[in-house]
Amino acid sequence: MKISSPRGTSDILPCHIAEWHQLETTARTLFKTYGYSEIRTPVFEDTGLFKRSLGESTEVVNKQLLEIKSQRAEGASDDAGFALRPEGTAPVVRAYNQYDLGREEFLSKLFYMGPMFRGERPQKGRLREFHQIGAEAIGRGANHPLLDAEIIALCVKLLKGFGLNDFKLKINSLGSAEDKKNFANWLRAELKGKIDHLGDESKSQYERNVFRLLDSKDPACKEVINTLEIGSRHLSEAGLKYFEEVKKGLDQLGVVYEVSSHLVRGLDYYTHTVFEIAYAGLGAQDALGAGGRYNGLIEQLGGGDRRFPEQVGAMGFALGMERILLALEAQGKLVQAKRFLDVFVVAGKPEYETETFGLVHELRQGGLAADMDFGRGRAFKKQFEQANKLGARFVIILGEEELKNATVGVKNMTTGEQTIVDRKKAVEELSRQLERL
RNA sequence: GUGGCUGUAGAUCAGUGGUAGAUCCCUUGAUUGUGGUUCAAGUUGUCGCGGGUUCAAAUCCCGUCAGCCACCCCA
Repeated sequence: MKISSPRGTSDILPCHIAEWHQLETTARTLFKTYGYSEIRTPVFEDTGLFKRSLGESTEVVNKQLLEIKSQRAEGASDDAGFALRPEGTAPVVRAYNQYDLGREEFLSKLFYMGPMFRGERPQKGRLREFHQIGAEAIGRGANHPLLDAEIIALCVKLLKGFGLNDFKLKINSLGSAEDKKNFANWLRAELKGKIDHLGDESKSQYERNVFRLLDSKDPACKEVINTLEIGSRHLSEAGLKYFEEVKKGLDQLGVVYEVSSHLVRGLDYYTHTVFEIAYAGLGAQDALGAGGRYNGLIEQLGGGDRRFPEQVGAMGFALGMERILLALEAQGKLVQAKRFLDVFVVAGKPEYETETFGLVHELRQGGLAADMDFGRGRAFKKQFEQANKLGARFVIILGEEELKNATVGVKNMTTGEQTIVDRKKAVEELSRQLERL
């Protein structure tokens, strides 16, 4: 019985790895120019971390957390034991607090990339193990609307850096924690009695998380929502002013956005600015990335600093790598990476294998990507076929004539040109020829 | 978690009750030591898994698992 990879997981095979490297190196380079440093946190954390940060009632915590049950002692509380991380923000904040990073830095700019896990039913753009690139700016210095603008701009710039076009940025502000509470109450009051005919799902959303109704896909629900005049009525004066500053910052950076009062986020910790970037060609899972401000989370997780009365602020985002690759594919931007080899050494006869082996070693010592055919004693012709398949730019021929004269044949596989080179100068000569290409 | 569609060779798929197929890939060959193109030949299978109906099942029925798409959720 063949064993295959678990549901909702996938292998990244060698033929696709170049695409991943491209995303990773582009991201690393860009993060550097914005002053972000990489942080790596464990793939699993105490279950309680996610329950406390994301919100007990959220779907992610309720149904999608992949817990490591064997590690939980019998009779222990639900918060005991471990869970695979479903997102990156909570672990980063945990680390920020644990090492008291705010003590050294007024503003900590951190980025991460790696696997996340959610026990969802797999679908296009939705896996149980998926990969995110994310950034978080945390600290007393993070309480500034221009930082919101900068982070959103960085997120957009990353996507453009990957080669993506035609994505859409939506922004909104949820206001302070208090604004959020007031807004929820107002929404419940407004919608009371109006959604009863919509079915159980809407009713349960009404109870669980009223905000969800705002971006519902159900046409009947949309109709009800559209009768509401939301605008910015849910924001306090300070919240409104903050949002205005964010928008001004975005304008200054030339970032194109759309304000949508229906944009909400599924995780409890978001306050003030939230944003989402979507690409229409992806089907139902169209969000390439999303993020927002989460000022309350640091203190909620036991952080903050009594010596400094100002609140520690935080803002961040995450991008879904698989979704970015899907979008790039949809836009025809994924080019199959060709196999690559500097030189393939062909042995004239099986007996020359030892000699060939030695030459390959010398070539590699000289910094060249070199290879040969092992142990099969295959015909000349077959070895050339193999060289071709491996994408060899040159072939070195080690045959009877060459061995006798202490030379090697060097063939340029693009032009077909072939020269005789002194055996001792083979590495040197080949390096020179490769440099010329 | 709910619904719909689909599981046949390494890959993409045809085959609707009667001997398991195509194309690509792969292997070999087209006069002794030269690749890419072409031509010829060859190998590939618990027909996802388990049960049932039938003289006979890849094909019909039930269950199960997996994939895809949508809902939900979200990156």
